Amino acid sequence: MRDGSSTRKRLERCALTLFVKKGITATTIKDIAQLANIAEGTLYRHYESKEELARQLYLNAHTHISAQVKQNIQNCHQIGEKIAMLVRFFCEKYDEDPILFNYLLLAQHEQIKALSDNEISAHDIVVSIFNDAQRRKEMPKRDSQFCAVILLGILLQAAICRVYNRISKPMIDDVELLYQAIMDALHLNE
Amino acid sequence: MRDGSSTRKRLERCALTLFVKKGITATTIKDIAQLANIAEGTLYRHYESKEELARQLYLNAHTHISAQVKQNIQNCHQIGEKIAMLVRFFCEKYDEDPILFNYLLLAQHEQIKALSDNEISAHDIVVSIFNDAQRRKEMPKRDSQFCAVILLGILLQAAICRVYNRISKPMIDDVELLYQAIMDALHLNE
Amino acid sequence: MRDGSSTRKRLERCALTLFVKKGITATTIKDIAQLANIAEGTLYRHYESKEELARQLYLNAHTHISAQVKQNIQNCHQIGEKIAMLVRFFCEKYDEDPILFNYLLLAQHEQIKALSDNEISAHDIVVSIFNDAQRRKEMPKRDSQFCAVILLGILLQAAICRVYNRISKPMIDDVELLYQAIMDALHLNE
Amino acid sequence: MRDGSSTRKRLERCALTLFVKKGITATTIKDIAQLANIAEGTLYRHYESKEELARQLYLNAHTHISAQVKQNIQNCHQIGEKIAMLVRFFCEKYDEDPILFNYLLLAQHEQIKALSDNEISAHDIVVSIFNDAQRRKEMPKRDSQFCAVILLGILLQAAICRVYNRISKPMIDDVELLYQAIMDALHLNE
DNA sequence: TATGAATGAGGCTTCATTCAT
DNA sequence: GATGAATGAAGCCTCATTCAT
Repeated sequence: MRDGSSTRKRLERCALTLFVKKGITATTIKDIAQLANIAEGTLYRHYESKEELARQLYLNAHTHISAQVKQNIQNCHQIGEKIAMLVRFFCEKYDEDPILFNYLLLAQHEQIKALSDNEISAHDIVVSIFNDAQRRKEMPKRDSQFCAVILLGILLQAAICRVYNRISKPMIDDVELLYQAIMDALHLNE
Repeated sequence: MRDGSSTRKRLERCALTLFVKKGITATTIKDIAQLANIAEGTLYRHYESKEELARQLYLNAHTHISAQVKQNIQNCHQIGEKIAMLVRFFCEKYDEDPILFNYLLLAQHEQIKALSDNEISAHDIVVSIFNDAQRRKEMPKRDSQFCAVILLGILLQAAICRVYNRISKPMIDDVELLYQAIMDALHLNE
Repeated sequence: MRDGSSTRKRLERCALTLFVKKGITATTIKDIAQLANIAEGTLYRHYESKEELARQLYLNAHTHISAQVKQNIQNCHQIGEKIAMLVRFFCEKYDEDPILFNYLLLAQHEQIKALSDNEISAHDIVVSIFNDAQRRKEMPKRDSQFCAVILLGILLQAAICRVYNRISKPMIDDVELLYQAIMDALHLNE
Repeated sequence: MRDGSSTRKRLERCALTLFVKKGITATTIKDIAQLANIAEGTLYRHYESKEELARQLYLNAHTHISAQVKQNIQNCHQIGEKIAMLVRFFCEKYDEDPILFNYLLLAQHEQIKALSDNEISAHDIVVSIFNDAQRRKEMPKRDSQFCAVILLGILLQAAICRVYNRISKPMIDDVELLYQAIMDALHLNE
């Protein structure tokens, strides 16, 4: 039982690594099996297909992180706080497991048949936060889509530069700078 | 039919469209041939392989746009002007041919063996603009990588929202808002 | 008219050269067209197909040489003379046009649908010469197949060594040695 | 079915048969798979490519036979003995597995990228035997290339006549005749 | 005649998946 | 659960041949 579970963990980790490095389509079962040191057939003991494996990895991470964001947002009562939380949370999560985070970021570019159907994207979550804040008069009326573009654009680009090794220091080192830049761009400083 | 240039144009356009829609790896020769209404073998009269076609499409667009940016940057003498030009140029180019632009944005996520070797990325160009401006005292000292993250993050995210149909109005409609947001985030307003 | 004829000659010569160097199957129309500096379609003005071109090249040479052998054999009245003639003729023809000769030698290994049907092979010709000689009591009874093996084996191997550049001097330089070796092997020296 | 060795054997045998019958280039993967009663993809579990399969078949046989020749030559102390051994060995090996032997003979005419690099050809081996014998004064000075032409020409032609069904009796039936013919042609009879 | 772009059948190869062990 | 040989559909690509110019 411990064996099976460790095989599965290894399998998932190796698949994740390869998916991020080469893309899902370009990663073969053989690639995964070799890296994880298992037989090709073994993957099918744990997942119905490669596609299913990719989806599960996506959904697990997405669900987990979404839940945490929703949880944390409860404790924030103003738009400034919420943004501060989002920025910090994003940085911490990225540093905690950059590979997993990159997978979340990049998976959408491949046709994972999950998000599009029934998942709420990061963009939608952020849009609704800004809508909320405007309804509650915590900030002046602005195009929420546009606000989300600024918030996510800055955070995602900071992450993507790390994916491609243009920046090597941890995200958390820039947490203050990122927060300030976003707040300035949104005119949300006192 | 005498010269293959019209076939080639159609081929390139259809390939581009599919590459953007499904990704390079997931697009098959058959897909391209059917959409372009040519035989599968015809592709190979124009390009050595699918990979080569993808690379050429990338390099052509990249080279063309890079050159224009460098050209335009000559006529700008201050960092503010340069950013204004970049934002406007980005918006115009996007609206002019969103598919081609999306290809440039997304192609890097697939392993195109081009950029890595000898191409200068958008990120590098922007970084050098900020370095320049700081050397010339046009702006206070800041981390140029970070400045590039802000500039590109906002622009790219604005484009990506359009790729995924979250925003439908033209980029040019937001040109002023985008410029202001970037300038504010960078503290570059007098 | 002179143009067409020269195009055809060039086409045939280039095809021959490539057929010998790479084999018929492995030689493409493109290869031939490039070497002959003609368009791919031009080949079909002169020959119905690549196979037909290969066959014609074979038959022309074969018919021509067979006829000459038959002609020459008329003037020889004893087996020794005939063998001397064959050896000398073989050497001269080889040196005259090694490429064409190699083609005759090697073409049989590819499935040219010609020889098998209605052509008389070199082997058969030589066998009938020995049968003839035995009927006329010019030599003692021996297995004519075996005699042909000796005669052709030695001559062909001498040629093949030149095909593969193991021997570079002209065949004619060895004409006496070859003749003597064959006569000795056949016990035909007085 | 547990280990693929029986599949592999069948695959190799069928490939060999077809390569000899139709040539390597003209034999398709489909041909091989159908004859061996396997799926086309199965070939690639055992060999990287058709070319690689052809090469391995060649090298295996070549290496094996070369080694045996070198072994046997040790026990022969005079040129006459050596030739007798070579002739007998050649005949026995041919009769033992005509298809494999034919493959060795004919494979060189197709561009197998093996021999050229690092293999010693039959011709070279025979040449060195004659050089040796002359150095040891076992025979008078002669052109060793020429001696090899005689020895190999006769043996190969005897084999080739069997490839093309001109002669049907076993090689071994002619072993004495072949030996005598070669010795006579070389003037090596006491 | 000559051209060369276009064709499409068919070749080689990959790879997700199955299944006997 | 684990293995890895076998499968076969589907992908990429080649190339003899055609045809409009």
